[in-house]
Amino acid sequence: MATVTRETLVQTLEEIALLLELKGENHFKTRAYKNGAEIVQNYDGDIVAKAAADDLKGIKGIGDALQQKLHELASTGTLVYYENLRAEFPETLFELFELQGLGPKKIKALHDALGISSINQLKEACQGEEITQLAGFGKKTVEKILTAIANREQFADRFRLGEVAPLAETLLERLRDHPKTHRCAIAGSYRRSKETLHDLDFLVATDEPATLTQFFASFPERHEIIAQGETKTSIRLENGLQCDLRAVSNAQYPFALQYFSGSKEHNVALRSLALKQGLSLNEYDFTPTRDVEIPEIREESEIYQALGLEFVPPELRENRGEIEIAQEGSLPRLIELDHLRGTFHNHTTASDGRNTLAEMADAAHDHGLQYFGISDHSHSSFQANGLNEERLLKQIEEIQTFNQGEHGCHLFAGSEVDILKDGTLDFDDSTLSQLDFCVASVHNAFTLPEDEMTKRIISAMENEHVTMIGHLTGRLLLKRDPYKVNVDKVIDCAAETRTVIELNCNPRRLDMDWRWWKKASEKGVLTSINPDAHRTEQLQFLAFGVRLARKGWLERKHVINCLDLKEITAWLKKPKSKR
DNA sequence: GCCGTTTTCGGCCCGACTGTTTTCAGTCG
Repeated sequence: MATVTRETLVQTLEEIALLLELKGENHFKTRAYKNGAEIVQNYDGDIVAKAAADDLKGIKGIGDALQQKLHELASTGTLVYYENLRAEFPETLFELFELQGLGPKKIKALHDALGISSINQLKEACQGEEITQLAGFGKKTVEKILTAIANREQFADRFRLGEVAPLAETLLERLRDHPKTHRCAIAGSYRRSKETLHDLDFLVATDEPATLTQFFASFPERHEIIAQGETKTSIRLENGLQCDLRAVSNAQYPFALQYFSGSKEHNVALRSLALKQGLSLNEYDFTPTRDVEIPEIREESEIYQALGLEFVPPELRENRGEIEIAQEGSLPRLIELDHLRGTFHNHTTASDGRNTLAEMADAAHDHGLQYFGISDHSHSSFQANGLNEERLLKQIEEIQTFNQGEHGCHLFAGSEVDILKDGTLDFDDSTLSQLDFCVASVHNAFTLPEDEMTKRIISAMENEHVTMIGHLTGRLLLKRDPYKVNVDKVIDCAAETRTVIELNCNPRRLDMDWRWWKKASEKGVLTSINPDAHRTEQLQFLAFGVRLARKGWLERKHVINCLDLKEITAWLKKPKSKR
């Protein structure tokens, strides 16, 4: 039996929804499957084990039918209902859903009338005449399909938060500077700090919406206009990123900001809460459904206030319990960038960094940091010019000498030591004991089976000298999947051994994933927000780390590099068991 | 297929934009 993961369950439900749409099923039924996929994706707990044990009762949105199907899938590895549905359509049909402008109805028409079931077949058909004979397929539609095919070949579908941010802020500034703009923001998943994005949702308050949508559509970075109307415009930038603009009145702005920040699931929950209080909430205003007073709203926070909630920071709006906790008034006071006092896990020219130790220290000082941890690679990472014992000991001396000077930023001597395939470390204990701290990371043998990889990491955590685990799952966003490791077990071990789990804030990593931090912090696990900087500019990654830490419900007290120099020095000197 | 302060049936979010079918269906968010 193939291993069933959360992803298996999610994808199966999503595919069932698509297949039902193709069959023209009742769309409330298809929505129930999509909704089920979302719930499984976001469930806070071992949903696969629960499904296997047929223990899914009481999860809202998962009724009898989905419970039974998830149980069958998790316990046997297959789902007969799904296999039967799947057999009705060719495999390649699914790729048609990736084309912008094609939905289930059009795909069904193409498939039923012309037997089209792949992008290649569709491309061919668009070059002939027969497709325009189909009802609903005019010349423009054919052109749009060809553009969508070309875009899919040319552009990525998702983008990393950290790589989009500079451009996003540039465009936002330009909107802000327009004389007809009252206020503006980027809403959507960017505001919620999702690690990857599909598009950017700009929002502007203005008395002249058409002026702003035209202004937006004429941005020089524009590659194409996808749609342009009075109040809504969509463009694609030269890098393939889709950007939408909504223009609303100043009075509507707080509602639109709330609405377009999402998530969809958070908004559904919020709207239903509003309805219970006699208020219908949409992207423009509150409408009373019975005789209740309409609250006056000038800012987004007042919408939450009016509904009897604490303000929910955008990062938390994923319908993972934030609404209930906001009702109790016990949301966490999330960490902020200026709480950071230092950081660990940084490289220099000694291994594969671009800047010297002194240059990195200067940059850290410029960022207002009191201390800075140097952790170059160990010798097994020969591809990264890893340090052997002799070079490491020399670097420790160099750092001690540096700290005797007047620099304004204290350096801690560390190492990013490789966790070898068998779980032993790349330096012996007597070498490690001379360091101020140690980051232990996996850099090879990524394909070990889950239990071996988990054991490997756990044995590193059991070492007294290992302060923290670096980039726990090794994922490279949109590029390389995480290696197979049982994160639940690692979290338990981290809590027990008092090993810190790093939040690596390189935008390509953002590892450990934000979805685990709430659970980890509840078990008492601490983190360190580390840029893994290989050059001075990369200290800016810290800002993304803080955004993702917020998304993981983390507070100042959960993050060791919020301690000041005196506190962290004392903390590092304590034996692990006392931390 | 799911749910219930209108509770076992009847409703489930809806507005903006596009293209095409001259009054609306499809897609998207």
